[in-house]
Amino acid sequence: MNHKEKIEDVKAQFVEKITDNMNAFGVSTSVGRVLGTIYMQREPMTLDELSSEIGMSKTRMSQVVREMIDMNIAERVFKKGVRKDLFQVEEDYYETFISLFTSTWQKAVHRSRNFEQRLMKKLDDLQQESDTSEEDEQAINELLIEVKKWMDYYDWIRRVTEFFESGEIFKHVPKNQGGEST
Amino acid sequence: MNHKEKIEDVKAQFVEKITDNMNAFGVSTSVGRVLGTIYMQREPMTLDELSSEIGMSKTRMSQVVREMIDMNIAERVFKKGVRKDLFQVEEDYYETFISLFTSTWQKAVHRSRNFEQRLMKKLDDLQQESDTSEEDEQAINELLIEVKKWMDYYDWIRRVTEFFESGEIFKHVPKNQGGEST
DNA sequence: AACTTTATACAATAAAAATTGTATAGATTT
DNA sequence: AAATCTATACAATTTTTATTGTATAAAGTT
Repeated sequence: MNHKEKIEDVKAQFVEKITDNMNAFGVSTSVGRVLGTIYMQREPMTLDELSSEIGMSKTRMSQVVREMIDMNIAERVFKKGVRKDLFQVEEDYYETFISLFTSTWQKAVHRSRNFEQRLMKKLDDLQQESDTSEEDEQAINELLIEVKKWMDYYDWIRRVTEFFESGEIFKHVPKNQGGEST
Repeated sequence: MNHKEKIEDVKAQFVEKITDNMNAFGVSTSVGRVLGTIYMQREPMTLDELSSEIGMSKTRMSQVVREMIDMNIAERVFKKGVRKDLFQVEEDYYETFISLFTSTWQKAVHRSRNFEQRLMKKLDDLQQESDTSEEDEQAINELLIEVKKWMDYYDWIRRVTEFFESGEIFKHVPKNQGGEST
């Protein structure tokens, strides 16, 4: 291997590491690879470029970037004179982490709202009914308490996402604690 | 539906909600369902009980609980006179969240260590070689900076997991902010 | 020591997710 | 408005993951 090849090899390994990082979020490998590829390129890329660079169909690239936009870790950018769509990714590791974390959980929080209301209503109705046995009564109460606990938990999650999104986290867990190492 | 059935129905929906919550962590649906089932039972359960309750093979239950133990969200418990293994889950939603969060990321941190060292060495070697062009030289430097940034980022992740694991997070995002709601 | 009971290894199957190729609609250019 | 280029919808395929059934080893019981 000559120098150029070795350098390319290191870059490729970096992309794979970024992919692994994304996997920890439960995101598919291809999403990670696209993010890593654009990140390493340091320039927005088109679907065709991604397709040839990664060796995957353009169709798939289209699907992947849309997933990414949905997760808040990529965006379409405009460049004068370029007709193809250009896609850029966040350059800051921390921001990417936070975007993924918050978008995942905020979606879950949203889904939880419907659930909570629906269940709460069911339990209230159930409690109104007259001919409930002592035993059932108690089961209902336990479930009501459980729903309440669940709601508190999800509200906590919501506040945790805000804690990250607002940058508050960095006041307590600062970015570079160790300073420059060798 | 009579009362008992309605109550069972609410419980089942709760289990499904817990499953959805687990999905947000990128864990499989079955893991979520097992956790939800044991949680709702409020008692440790055996593989056979899980199997019949969830309607899945005992083999699969065995696989799932081992995954869960690996992720730190379940444990084997001993009960005098009971030969079958009993599995219990954490009863505190917050603790479960933290266990999943930290175990996922601490594994990633661990994998990253090898990567960092390997890449750092490669780049150092490459830099030693004599006949590098100006251009290559610069590419290598950029990559060295990148590895450094990566290491800082992963150290941050490690510290974030500690921030959660130690309970420090609750000082800044307390458990029940709203107090009792209706 | 023979007999049960239990958990899991392993291979086979089923189900789900990722990926591709073709077709098409919506732009842009000529 | 015809021709060209682009992204994506959709169906088909491949690959991966989840799930099961059978076989077996390890532990417990008689």
